[in-house]
Amino acid sequence: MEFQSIEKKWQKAWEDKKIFHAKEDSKKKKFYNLEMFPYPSASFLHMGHVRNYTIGDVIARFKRMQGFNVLYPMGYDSFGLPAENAAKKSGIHPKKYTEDAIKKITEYFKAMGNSYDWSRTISTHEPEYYKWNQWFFLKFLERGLVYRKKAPVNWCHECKSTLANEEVVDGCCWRHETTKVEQKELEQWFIKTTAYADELLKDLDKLNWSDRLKHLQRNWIGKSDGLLFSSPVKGSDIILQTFSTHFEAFKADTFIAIAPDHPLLQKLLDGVKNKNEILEFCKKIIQKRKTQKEPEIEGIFTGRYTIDPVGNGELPIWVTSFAIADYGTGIVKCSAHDQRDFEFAKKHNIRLKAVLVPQDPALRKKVENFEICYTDMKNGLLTEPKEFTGKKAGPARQEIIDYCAKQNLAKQTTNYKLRDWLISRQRYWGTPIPIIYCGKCGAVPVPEKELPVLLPEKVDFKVQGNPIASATSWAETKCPKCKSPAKRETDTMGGFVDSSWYFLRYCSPKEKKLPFTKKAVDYWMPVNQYIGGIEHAVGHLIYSRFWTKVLRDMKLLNFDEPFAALFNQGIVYKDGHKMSKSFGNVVYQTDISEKYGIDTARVFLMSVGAPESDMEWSDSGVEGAFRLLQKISKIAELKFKKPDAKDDHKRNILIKNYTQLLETLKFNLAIIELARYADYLAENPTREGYETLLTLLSPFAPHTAEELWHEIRNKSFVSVEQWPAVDEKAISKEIEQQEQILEKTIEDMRRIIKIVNKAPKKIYLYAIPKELDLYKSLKETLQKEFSAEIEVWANNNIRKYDPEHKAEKAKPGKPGIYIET
RNA sequence: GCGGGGAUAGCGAAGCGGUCAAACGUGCUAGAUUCAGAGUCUAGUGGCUUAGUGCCUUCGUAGGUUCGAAAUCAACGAAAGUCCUACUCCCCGCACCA
Repeated sequence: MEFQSIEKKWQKAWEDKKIFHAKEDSKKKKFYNLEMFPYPSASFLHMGHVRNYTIGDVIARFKRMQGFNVLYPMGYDSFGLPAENAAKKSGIHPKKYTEDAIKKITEYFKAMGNSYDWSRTISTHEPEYYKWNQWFFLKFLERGLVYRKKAPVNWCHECKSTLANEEVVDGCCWRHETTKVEQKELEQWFIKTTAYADELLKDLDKLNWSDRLKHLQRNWIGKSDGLLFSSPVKGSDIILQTFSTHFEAFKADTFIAIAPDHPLLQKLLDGVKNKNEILEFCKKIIQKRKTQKEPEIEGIFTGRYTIDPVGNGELPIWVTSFAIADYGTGIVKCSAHDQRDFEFAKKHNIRLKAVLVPQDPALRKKVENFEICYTDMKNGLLTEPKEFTGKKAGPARQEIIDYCAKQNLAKQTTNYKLRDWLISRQRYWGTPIPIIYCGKCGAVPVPEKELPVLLPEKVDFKVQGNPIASATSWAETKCPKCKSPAKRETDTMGGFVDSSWYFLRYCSPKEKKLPFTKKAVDYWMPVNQYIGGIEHAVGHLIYSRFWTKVLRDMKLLNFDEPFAALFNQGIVYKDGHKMSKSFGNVVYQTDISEKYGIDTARVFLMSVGAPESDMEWSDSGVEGAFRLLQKISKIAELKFKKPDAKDDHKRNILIKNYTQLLETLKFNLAIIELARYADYLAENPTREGYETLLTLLSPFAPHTAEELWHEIRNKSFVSVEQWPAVDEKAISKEIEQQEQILEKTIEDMRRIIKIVNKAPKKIYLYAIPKELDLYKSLKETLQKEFSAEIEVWANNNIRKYDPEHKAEKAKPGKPGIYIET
């Protein structure tokens, strides 16, 4: 088979003629279609990738043919650890390693035949790109959105670098799934994502994203309203802040729980005689958290008390395993009206107090005797404070907030789980952070006109720690302010900075003076269709949204959200596992393209199920897709006839249904429609029909369609052919009905023949008079179908031949049938 | 615990109020073409039944609720993978979250 030459031929022709190059054109409606750009790995693409990028390409091609001005670029997220690790291992410089990988992967991408505009390609490791990361960093710094802070941060000892919260999965590094992330106290750069927490949450409503994904983000942002209580510690100047969302029964609080890894703990324990024992205990709990999925609830008394601000007296402070340093303030006021607190108190004989009771007196007794824990903050009745005695807790919530505020007992606050974004990485292969440390002036930003701060190329990868630090001549510089000797920041930015705005760069990839041209961005953005895996739900997709909002406030953009619609493709499985090297179940692009051609892979991947659902790879399924393309190819060899009404009907109904299915991304169903029509065309070949078929096929099987398009002597590119319009007038109800009747009749005849179990010599049909002409018109088709002579009679014709009185069975839409053998 | 998605014939997968014994693909069976195979084509693929348009049983399990038809009104009746409720199982997020 010659698919390989066909594929190459058309890929080259498309590129030579630049038919997929996008140009701003204010007269045309734009459509920005984008797949999440990949890290350029030198390994082959497997079917999971092919599926993902095919979905994008089908959309791009379809929209383009529909007359949209389509921007469909591809580029590389080319900073990252693999290149650096390769350098350590084999001595290849990350730059060379990356650029070689880009060359290779670009070849694989091109071999898929996707209609990317390659003239807009970007790679984030190029100074022309990362210069703007630095520029944004400085701008954000000016706006107070970047700051440096000493804080406990996530540390992966495999990466030998810090990680953002979003890069920690199940307590492990996202790149090293079995490596537990440790906490280290380090001075690091942060971006203030929390400044936009509320807006990030609110604007989710605007987006055409899946509920699941929105939910993930909502969860991650984790907004909750509550009260912040400040409790002074007895005999100390420490004030403990506690945060409660279920504060209705605040008069019941009888003890305080603090997280074992809470920063205040050390100070709190000063002067406590069993301090070391307590700290030992804390270590143990922290250790357990790392190793156990659901560690048991444990705690130890600190020997200290708070003086409760709301008049609950002195509350003992306990270190407990269930308090989390990261959530709220890391300290909780505990009471009898929380299941966990209740159980903990009982276990450790801590005093309890009930101020929330059910209506039922018997039940109330049990609650007051602490036999059961009552937590109904909606319907429970309050007994304290006295202003609220007898009131239902739920409706009183707001009043309690007001009450506490008025009495200065607590402050209403909103808490977010979202943390500021830690961007410092102690790695070489990333964007240098444009900061200079001066003994006198402190951390001084590199002046804008000195950007980019180029990544030094001559570094020693064999050293311990960050290789960049070995570039001493680079690191040693002068303070931009006072000109005294100073040192450059040797940390680089995490890769998510690169991917937070790359979609803007595609709009004007060659722009030199700014990260992007405003005019181009105004025209192309926002991305109409973004395609990628759900695993980026809380990382990249939050950062990009944040970045967009900041740029909007900098007046660089005039929209709030970068990705109007987001599509999460399903996963490709084989033998019950996600396709991946570690399972050894990978089917590569080349495995299929060499045997069947890439179009077969594309058609199969699009036909097996809805694009958003997971799918199982099947070798026999591929054969089916291959057969379909073969079948379609063979039609080109047939002699075309002039189309009749039925041909027009069939063709137009196909266009109508098919277009509808593509609009709704039901690619699997669209391919079925196409296959059905191909069967029809094989029997009733018309040029119009075939051209339509090829046009509609071209998004899925672009090379095959292009080749056949030229085989029937067309000169243009079907890839940019106009999408056919539906001629509603050609769609006929009668033809549709006739079709159905024909099918039904054939089915009946077959059944009888099967029962008779002999080849028919002659078949007689007895139609009701009204339908006589209809059946006469079907005669020829039926004769062909059964290769037997057929006679059609009116059922009331007295001269008819009807030895078995089958005419009596005739009904509207159902002829009587007599089969002679 | 919270949330999202599922469960349909051997497998994959449509259908999401009546036209459903359930599209399409794959697998399997039979027939045709062929020395044979591959390929291609045709038919069959829940059960029973009749020279057909019939009946029965099925869409995770168990219950429940109805409306409409090519115009209107009234009455009666019948119909659920499809709607509702509960449950079971599977996948995926988040989670001692105060």
